[in-house]
Order: sequence, then C-alpha cells, then structure tokens
Amino acid sequence: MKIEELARHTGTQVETIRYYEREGLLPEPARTDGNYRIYGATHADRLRFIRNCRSLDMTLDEIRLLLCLKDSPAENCGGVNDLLDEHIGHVASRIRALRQLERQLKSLRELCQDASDAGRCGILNELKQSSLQPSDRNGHMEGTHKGGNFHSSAAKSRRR
Amino acid sequence: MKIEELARHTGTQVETIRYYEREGLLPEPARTDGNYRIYGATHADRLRFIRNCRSLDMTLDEIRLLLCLKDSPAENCGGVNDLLDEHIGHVASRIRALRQLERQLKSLRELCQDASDAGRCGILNELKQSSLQPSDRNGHMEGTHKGGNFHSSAAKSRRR
DNA sequence: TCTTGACTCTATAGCCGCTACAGGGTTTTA
DNA sequence: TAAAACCCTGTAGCGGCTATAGAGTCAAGA
Repeated sequence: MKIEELARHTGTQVETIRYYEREGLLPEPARTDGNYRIYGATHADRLRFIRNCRSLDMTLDEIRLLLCLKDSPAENCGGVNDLLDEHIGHVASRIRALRQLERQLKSLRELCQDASDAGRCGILNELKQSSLQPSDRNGHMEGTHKGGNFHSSAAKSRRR
Repeated sequence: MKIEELARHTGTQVETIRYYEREGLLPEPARTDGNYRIYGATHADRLRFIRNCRSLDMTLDEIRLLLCLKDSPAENCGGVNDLLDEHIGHVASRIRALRQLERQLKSLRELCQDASDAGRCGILNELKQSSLQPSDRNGHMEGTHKGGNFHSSAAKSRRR
C-alpha cells in the first residue's frame, strides 16, 4: 500500500510517517518506479505499535528502546518491565505536581472573588510576591499546556 | 544592577532574561556606555511576577495578557479572574487525562510480572494491538515528559 | 602598563514531536 | 488531454527556553 493508505489504516498523519522513517523508527520501505513508498503489513504493525506507545505518552527514545527489545526476542523482557515501571513513575509524579499546582491556583483564585479594579486585585498583588514555589519539575516532565498534537492541530499564533 | 545580579535576585537564567526582553515581556532597559543592560527594582518586580506565573505553568501569552491587565489599573480585574479560571480548568483536565493514562499503564504492566523472553512478553504483545485509545489530549495540554526546563537542564541526547 | 579572568554583548542553532508549507513530480480519473 | 489527487524532498515553525560561537568590556592583580 502507499503512504496515505497506511496513514488511514493506522490513524497517523502522512507527514508523521515520513518523520518516523527519518528518525529510524520505521525501516525504509521499498519504492515504486515513480519513487513512491510501498508498505506491507509489517510496517503497519510496527507503526501501530509506535502509535500505541505514543498514546501512552512515551518518548520516541523510549519507543526506540522498546522496539529494540522487541526485535531481539531471545533476550528476556526485564528491560520492558523496567521501562514501563519508570514511565509509570513519571506519570505518577507529574500527577502529584499538577495536584499541587491546582491547589496553588485555587487558593490564588480565592483572593479575588468579585471584579474590582486591577490596582487592588488580590491576585495580581499575590503574583508580585516571591513567596510562590517553583513547581517541582524534575527532568522528564512537561507542563499543562499545548501538546494537543495527537489528533488535533492547536492554533498556534505568535504575538508581535 | 547588571544582568547577572538580576538573575541571581530572581532565580532566573541570564539567557532567559534576554529571551523575555526579546519576547516583549520585559521592557528594554537602559544601557551603560559599554552597552551593558542596567536594571532597577521595577525590572526585578516584573521579572518575579513573570517567574511566579511560569511556576504556575502559565504560557508566555497568558502572562503577556496578565501584565497588560496589570498595566491598566483603571480596568476591572474580571479578565484576571477569567484567565485564572480557564487555567485551573486546563490543569484539572490534564490531571484527569494523566489519571486515565496511569490506569492504562498499570494494567499493561500487569501482563508481565516476571521476566521471560521478549517473544512471549505480554506487554509487547498488547502494544501490537490497536485496542488502545489515544489519550484525550485536547488543545492546551502537554505530555508526561521533559520540560524540566524550569530550574534544571535535562540531558538531551539524540540518537543516530 | 599589561594581562588575566569574569562578565557582557549579538546571533544562531538545538531540544521534542510533530505540522505545514513550497515547489516540484506521478498517477488516476473524467 | 487535462485536471485532480496523490506523492516526493527540503525547510521552517511551534514553545520556552538552553547552549554555543565569537566578539567586546571592565576590574583586579603582577
């Protein structure tokens, strides 16, 4: 099948497939005389594997490692377990950080229940203080925003 | 004070300060004869404000808006409340998404309790199936990983 | 006076995981 | 035969920084 068909079968964007190939996650497929990529069932399986991992928020590096373990079936799968355990740890600690953030935001929000003029706004005043803790972002975590890059394309506008 | 002192006072990287200036969040400061930036207390206050907002995971666009509201004290602060409410909503929905992800990962992990060979690994087999749902990432949310860009510098290596 | 070293400057590239062009070629359909 | 629908490569952009190169400035010590 050609690239668009593979894309449809796996719910992936065409550009993303080419990107995975460039990144070495998908092997280079055969080509037609007209230089079109031709895929088979193995490609589709591998791509589905990748997309499943991505839907679990794994990085491409982690997926690369999983694919590598998968490709050497003689090895035991302790590495798979370890990777997954580590990833679960990341998710759990991100949840904890976001919960704390939520508490901070809510207590900030309570400082101004009704709209008065911004000069006396309790929220703005609080944000001037340096009492807030930086959220505990230790490597391997992302923020609250964006990244709806899975099946959406968020509007991305730049000011100035 | 010069840029490094401002950086120390506010717990910010020097490069980040210059970046905020380029982005229009910090006004261009006066310069010495030798073209060095010279900052005063107002700059420090504004920068602290920005860093506090960032520690609450607001985007630079959101902060730009807050600063704008702050700079027009005649206006009422309904806009501030709205922005904060919206942001709290983002955080809450990100937490929900991550909880679901955590459940998925844990049930996946249970498929392989002890290390056997990768060919029969239940986890790898499950990841081949297309039964997994894409995580519900709707605009304005990020993933689990990375972004430890706040007071850390995560190792960033690229394969190949 | 000279030199060293700590700081500063601008400009540019890189991080991640895509997404979106531009500018061309090929294949299928009407 | 022409138009539409697909495909190709290459490159730039997203956010929020971080890191480098290559140059300049400034204060202290020899």
